[in-house]
Amino acid sequence: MDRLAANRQHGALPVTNAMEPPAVPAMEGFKDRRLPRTFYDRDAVSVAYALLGKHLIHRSGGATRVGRIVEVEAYLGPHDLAAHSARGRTPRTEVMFGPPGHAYVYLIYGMYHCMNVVVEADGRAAAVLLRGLEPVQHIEGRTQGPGLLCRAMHIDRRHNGLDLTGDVLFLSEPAVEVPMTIVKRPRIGVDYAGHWARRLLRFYLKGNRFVSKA
DNA sequence: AGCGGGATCCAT
DNA sequence: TGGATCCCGCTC
Repeated sequence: MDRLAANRQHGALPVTNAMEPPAVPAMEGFKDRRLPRTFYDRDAVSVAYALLGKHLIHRSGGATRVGRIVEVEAYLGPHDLAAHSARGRTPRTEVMFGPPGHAYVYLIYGMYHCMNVVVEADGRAAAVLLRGLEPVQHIEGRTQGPGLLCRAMHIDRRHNGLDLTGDVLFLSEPAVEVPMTIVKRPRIGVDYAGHWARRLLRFYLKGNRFVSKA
């Protein structure tokens, strides 16, 4: 099954970049800070670190929701027994095996969505899970934890496979950088993964109140 | 066709 | 600690 077919199966009415209104109005002095494809074309740990402090932006229904990423987890690939890709290439995990810079969004426990950023070269299957967001603009509800994050950002399976270098859902360099202290911990909810569950692949900003409790 | 379980969250 | 609630992926 090709990627589009997989996306159709796993998300009714897939959101495409073409459906959305023109991106950013041409303005004098506007600086496009969107992260380029090359940002995602690296190992998962490097991208996970680099994502902390970046802005997640979703334009939909005339609203632009913005949150600052404060917590992530790296999933290294099929050899990482905590990663979905460790179960092989299936319709659900198809996007993970695809090119970097796309969204891998899935339904968990029948009621929450989780959003990943696909990283590393096409054919590899690594990703970074977004787990905590500090509200910046037009965010309602809690954003601590991957399920609440997606709910607050109005992200669901329709976004599975979406190109993150487009104009609908993307990541961006914040206008102002601030110093960050990063904490490393074991990932949450992956006790089934043996010794992989103990690897320090969860990263978050020290002291930030929008880091999930767990 | 059936079944076991899940990268969650919340109430008890 | 258990329930909600749906889909996935495997087995029969």
